[in-house]
Amino acid sequence: MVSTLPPLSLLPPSPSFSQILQAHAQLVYLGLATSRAAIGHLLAACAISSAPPLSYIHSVYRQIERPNVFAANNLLRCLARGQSPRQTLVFYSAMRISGVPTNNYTFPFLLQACSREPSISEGAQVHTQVVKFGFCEDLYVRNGLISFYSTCGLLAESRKVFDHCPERRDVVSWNSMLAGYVRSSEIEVAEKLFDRMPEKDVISWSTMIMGYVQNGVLEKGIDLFKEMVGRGMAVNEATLVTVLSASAQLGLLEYGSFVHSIIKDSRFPMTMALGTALVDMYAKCGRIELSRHAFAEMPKRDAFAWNALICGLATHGQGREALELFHEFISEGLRPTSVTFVGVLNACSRSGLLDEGRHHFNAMVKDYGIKPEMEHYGCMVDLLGRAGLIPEALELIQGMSISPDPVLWGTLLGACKTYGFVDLGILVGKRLIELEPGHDGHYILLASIYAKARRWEDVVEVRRLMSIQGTNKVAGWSLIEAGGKLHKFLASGWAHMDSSKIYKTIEIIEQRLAEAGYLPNISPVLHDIEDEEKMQVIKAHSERLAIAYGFMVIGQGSPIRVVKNLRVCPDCHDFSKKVSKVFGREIIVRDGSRFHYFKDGACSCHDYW
DNA sequence: GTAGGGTTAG
Repeated sequence: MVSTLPPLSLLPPSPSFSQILQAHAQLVYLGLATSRAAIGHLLAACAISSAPPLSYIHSVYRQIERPNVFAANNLLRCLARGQSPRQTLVFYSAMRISGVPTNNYTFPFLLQACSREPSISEGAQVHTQVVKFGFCEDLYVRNGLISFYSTCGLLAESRKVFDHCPERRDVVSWNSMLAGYVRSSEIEVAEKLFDRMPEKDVISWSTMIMGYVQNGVLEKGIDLFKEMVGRGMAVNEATLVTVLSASAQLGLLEYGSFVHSIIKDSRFPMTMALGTALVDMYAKCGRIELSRHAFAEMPKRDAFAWNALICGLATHGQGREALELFHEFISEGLRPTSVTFVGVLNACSRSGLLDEGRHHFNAMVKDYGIKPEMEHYGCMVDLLGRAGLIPEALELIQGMSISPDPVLWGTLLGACKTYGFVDLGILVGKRLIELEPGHDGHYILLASIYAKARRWEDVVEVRRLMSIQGTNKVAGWSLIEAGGKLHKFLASGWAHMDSSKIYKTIEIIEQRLAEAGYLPNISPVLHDIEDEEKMQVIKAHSERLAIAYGFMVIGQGSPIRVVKNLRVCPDCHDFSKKVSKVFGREIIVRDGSRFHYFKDGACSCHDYW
């Protein structure tokens, strides 16, 4: 039996393709298959659904004999949201030629297409059309323009439209302007605009939070989220995803878990973006088993989700598991992306799986047609370098289709140092210093190569050069989460309110280590500093401050979790191993590139990092 | 029937 109700009104807010087909069948049955209004509504349903293929949408439209602007606008809307937004403008020209008029609804879709493409010249042409047809005063059209210029980074243009007539603004105008500043990393301007907003909705808040997080001001992002929740505002998926990403980047396990509990308590639907953000958060916070669990709980998984877990396993040194997962991913019939291979190759290099790494690198190019990017070369150079195959690594670099970046040379240099390729190491080190003369790390690496060759005069010379040239030394920091708070330490810092206690604790720890027969190691790199002074410098590395603080505030049964921005230095690595042995305490350090699990005097990285 | 925010990477 066929319903006597108008069929399209039965469609849910976001209809599936099969629901649309059913509605279409009903239209045919009712003899409405060529009705401009009915087909227009069917196209509107297609526009808010994600599934219908464009070929279907075009075929529906073609059934209308003399299309009106309503039907045409809805086709534009479908095209603007589709895979190839450029088609929107192609259709717009055709529609103008065939005599279909435009109205105020037409332009927002055209501008959306130009933002998504993105195409500055075409968007500017649309702007002239807007002027020509006299829609400059329409709020939706104006917002479309603001958003278009904002996404293309043309903030001055965007601002012109925004400022033009202030009484014709609503929260969307403000949000689009805000998003423009955020996207262009003008975070202070964005902050000011946010404070001035007459009305803020969920999107205003999440845009600002996202702005902080994407520009690396992570703590502010978390704080603003706290304020948002504290004000009793409803959060949405985008806010949760963003704040999980901030927790992940900072390694805030407690906070990330708290956000997870909000999701569970509010019975938020587990979407792919949220699930992926959870997988990533647990992996980056050192809980790979919870990451796996979050992955398993996802009702559906796309390549992003798989990539997050593969990459997570790789940073945890679980290379075999990552490869197993990759094979599962392939057998599910999904297409790997270039990021998938970053994870796979990284897994191989972290676990020393030489043949597998070579195999997957070749397969990536041959079987999947993915061009190697800097990251892939980085993994390969690391993999070959670790195996001591320095000549092969060098050959790979020399055969690259893109010009190698400093990080790549740095990886090679690290391998030269480990395997005593002194001459090549010196060449590469000098090259690196030429490329980035302001980067202190390069001088330190070159000095360490000279030190290895016992060329002390050269060590002194490089350090002298560094003191003249080196400027942009990245300040090392370590952080630890305790009592719902974030504690950040800088090397030799005294900013923390418990600093004197922390330095005392370090001394007590050192003393216990000495009693157990451990003498502190000092790297030869610091050769030109007096022994006593060296000891002071190393003692105050941010990582030790964090570990000492961990001893003070983290319960005996729990591991001490530290997140740091730079790589672990050999002295601190050694220190952490000894502490884990003498105090029977697990220490988990996430450094700039991987995890170190210190337990019983050993580290999960097997001392190669 | 219109516009704005989100996840993966050495």
